Amino acid sequence: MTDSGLLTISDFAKYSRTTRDTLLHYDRIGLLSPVSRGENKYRYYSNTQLAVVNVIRTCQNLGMTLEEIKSLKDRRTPELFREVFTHQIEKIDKKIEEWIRARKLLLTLQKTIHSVSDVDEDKIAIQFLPAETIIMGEVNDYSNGRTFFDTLLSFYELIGNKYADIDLNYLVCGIFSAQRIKQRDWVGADRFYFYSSEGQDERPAALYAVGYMRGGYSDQLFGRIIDYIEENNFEVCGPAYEEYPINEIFVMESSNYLMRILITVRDKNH
Amino acid sequence: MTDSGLLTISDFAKYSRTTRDTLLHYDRIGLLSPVSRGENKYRYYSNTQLAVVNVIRTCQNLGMTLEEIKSLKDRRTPELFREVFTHQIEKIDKKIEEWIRARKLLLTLQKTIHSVSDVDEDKIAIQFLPAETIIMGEVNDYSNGRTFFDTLLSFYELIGNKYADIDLNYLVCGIFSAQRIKQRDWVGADRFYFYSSEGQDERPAALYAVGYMRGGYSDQLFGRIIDYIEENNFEVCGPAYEEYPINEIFVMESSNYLMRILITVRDKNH
DNA sequence: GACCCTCCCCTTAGGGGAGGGTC
DNA sequence: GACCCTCCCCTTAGGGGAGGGTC
Repeated sequence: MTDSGLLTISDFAKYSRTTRDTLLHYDRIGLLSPVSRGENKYRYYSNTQLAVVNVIRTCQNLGMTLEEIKSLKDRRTPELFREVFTHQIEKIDKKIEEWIRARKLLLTLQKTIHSVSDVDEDKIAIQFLPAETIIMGEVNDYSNGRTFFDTLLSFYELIGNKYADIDLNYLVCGIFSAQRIKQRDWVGADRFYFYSSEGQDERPAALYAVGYMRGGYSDQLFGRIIDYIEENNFEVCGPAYEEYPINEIFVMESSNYLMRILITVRDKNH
Repeated sequence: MTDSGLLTISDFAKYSRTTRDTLLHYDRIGLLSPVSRGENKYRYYSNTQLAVVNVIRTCQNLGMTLEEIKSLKDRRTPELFREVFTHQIEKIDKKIEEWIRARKLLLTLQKTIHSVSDVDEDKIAIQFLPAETIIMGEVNDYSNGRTFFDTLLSFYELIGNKYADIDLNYLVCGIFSAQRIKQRDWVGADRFYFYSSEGQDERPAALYAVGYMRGGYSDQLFGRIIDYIEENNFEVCGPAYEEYPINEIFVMESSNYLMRILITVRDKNH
């Protein structure tokens, strides 16, 4: 430190916990310039300028660009700061909500991966499963030659419009009615859905016949589960759910894809 | 959409809620390339690739760079994703904490600005004030010719080391002992402190003689408050606090700076 | 020897044309 | 006419030298 209480650029960087490069940049763009320059062109900063670095950093943390910060600095009054702070608090609240949502998504995905990490692919089982929150699309329209792809795109559009702030629709599943299952007609789901804690629908708590299959999609699994249901004196009594817990998102080879089908059942003797 | 269920770049952008430019960029860096190219060099994307865009966006929201995402994509397994998710959840928790802290800071600053928005600069008053949480520095060392600036820098260093994650120390205030106030010695604070809800110390709930002064620092205010205390049959019974609620952070002209002094007092007749 | 200066080039994730071909 | 292609230039907030002077 010089006798006058001024700091050289590196000392100033140290005390303000930033870098020399950053200070050079701030000087270049006129955001924070040293209070004086020596005859040797050295930059000298005052200790009161330390606070300014903190203000800049705080504003940056709040998502402002250096240009915006500069503009704020050049017009600053206590009232303006109060306004800006009010604004920023609202922005922070939104950010926090976004992070909380992202966190929920990750937990959902983790749970999904975990739940299928040790499945027995050959065994079909009857299980009571708790309810899960889902987001469900409209009933699919296959009229006028509309294909599976058309209905899928409609679903994406619906989700995009209705849940503009959900970027998470990437485990699309399909629902089939009990009637179609009984008729062994499972080409093209009645509706699409995906798991999300943001949803307003649910896959209800119920008894399900659950089966898995590794390696891409195949009708076989539906048939095998139906056979199992009949052999064990159960009967289909509600929708079936076709899911792809391990898909191209999580693995590279399609031979590792994992399909899962749930069919709502009840005991025939009841 | 083409007959084969493939999408042109603009359609694909629409359904994946991104832009053509972004997709061109992803193709350029090899992050997400179309499943096929026409003889006319047109890009054709499959509908299953829609999910990939969502994964990319989610990873980006989690703070990953496109390079990191690409690397993750090229090595992806369910186990790797579980690890990454666990990591990301921790990161999100930290982010949320940071935002909550920034929010608290803004509220503190807003409160400060508000509390002095209509002060009567000429009037001194005796007021009971509630406790406020502060972060306090060590006792200042003025020995061996150490100046005010030296002690201030020491304070900044202490805060930097002790509260590495607090970037908010920009309303530095000073404390003076009751004894020094009585001796009318108020050059160089005993200790520095600043308001922060993160602090472990406090400016206690107590009766204070409170005075304000507009326009930079001056000893006058201390003297005027002491006189007021004596005239009104109170006496100094604890530390004094010197603060600059409106400083160079909030206003451009030093004539608008606002100083505030609190002196702990009690009724002489008690 | 450690610190300071002024150029000058580089990075991420795209956005915005220009100029020319395709549905 | 609307859409597609390939260059090519631009942005934010600094980081990293090179080459030369100063404490």
